[in-house]
Amino acid sequence: MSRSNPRVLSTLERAGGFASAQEVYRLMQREGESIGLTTVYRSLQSLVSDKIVDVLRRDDGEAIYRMCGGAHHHHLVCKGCGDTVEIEGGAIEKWAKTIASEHGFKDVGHTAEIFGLCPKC
Amino acid sequence: MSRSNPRVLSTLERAGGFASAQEVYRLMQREGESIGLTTVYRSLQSLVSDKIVDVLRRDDGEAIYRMCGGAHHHHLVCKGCGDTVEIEGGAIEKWAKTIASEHGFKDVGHTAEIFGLCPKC
DNA sequence: TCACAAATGAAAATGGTTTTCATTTCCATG
DNA sequence: CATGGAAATGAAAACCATTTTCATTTGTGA
Repeated sequence: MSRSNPRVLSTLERAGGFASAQEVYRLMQREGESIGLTTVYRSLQSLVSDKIVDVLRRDDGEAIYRMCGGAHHHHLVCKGCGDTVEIEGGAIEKWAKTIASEHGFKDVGHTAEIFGLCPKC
Repeated sequence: MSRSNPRVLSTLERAGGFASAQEVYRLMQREGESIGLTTVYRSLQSLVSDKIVDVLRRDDGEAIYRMCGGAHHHHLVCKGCGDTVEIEGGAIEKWAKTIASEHGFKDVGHTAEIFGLCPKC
């Protein structure tokens, strides 16, 4: 197992808590930090599985990492500019639980995302 | 420029209007259609820019294409055996619409998937 | 100091997607 | 019918983010 390199988290914070692995890597290089791309990826993965950061996808498929508040939430994503808003998913939680138990499923989780065009786009 | 190959659209329809380029390609091959992967990608891109299909991303970054407009459904997926059940998403539709309009978003779509362990697993 | 686990990173592998380019298919015109 | 150019096609190569491999370094407890 590998633990997160703290400089990665601090760089992500400094980047506004919103950057791709490649961007974090380039940023650290530009600042003279000695680190390998592999370590950046591993640290980000570890931060994700520890729920310290959230991962989502740009339109081109590149993963972007973002510091997030603790509670489980969903995203409203703009198809135009990629802007995202964290949203509550109360209704979804109930829906998922209901449907799952109707079909006898246990140990249930879910994903949900809403996308559209934001007012600016 | 290239126009969409109609067999690509028809295959996407047959797939339930929800598949990746690779899946459409494999499906067409399995059905004996002679087509290249390049053409599948080009056709899907063209369908997207014509707003006939929508594109979004799986968690692993793979692009999935979906017919917009046609009735869509969601999936209940077993983490154990991969079995999937198609489900209605009435509650979700409303939730997505409400949340989106609260934030001034237009042209709204959504994804949602429930996963868990089916009775057999 | 010694030994062993964890961390690191360079390089190679992976895999979806895009680009290149030579070839084939269409189709309007003479 | 030609025939000439535009559009479509697809095999192979290029691309690029991400993951894996593996040899090396670092840290730590005995």
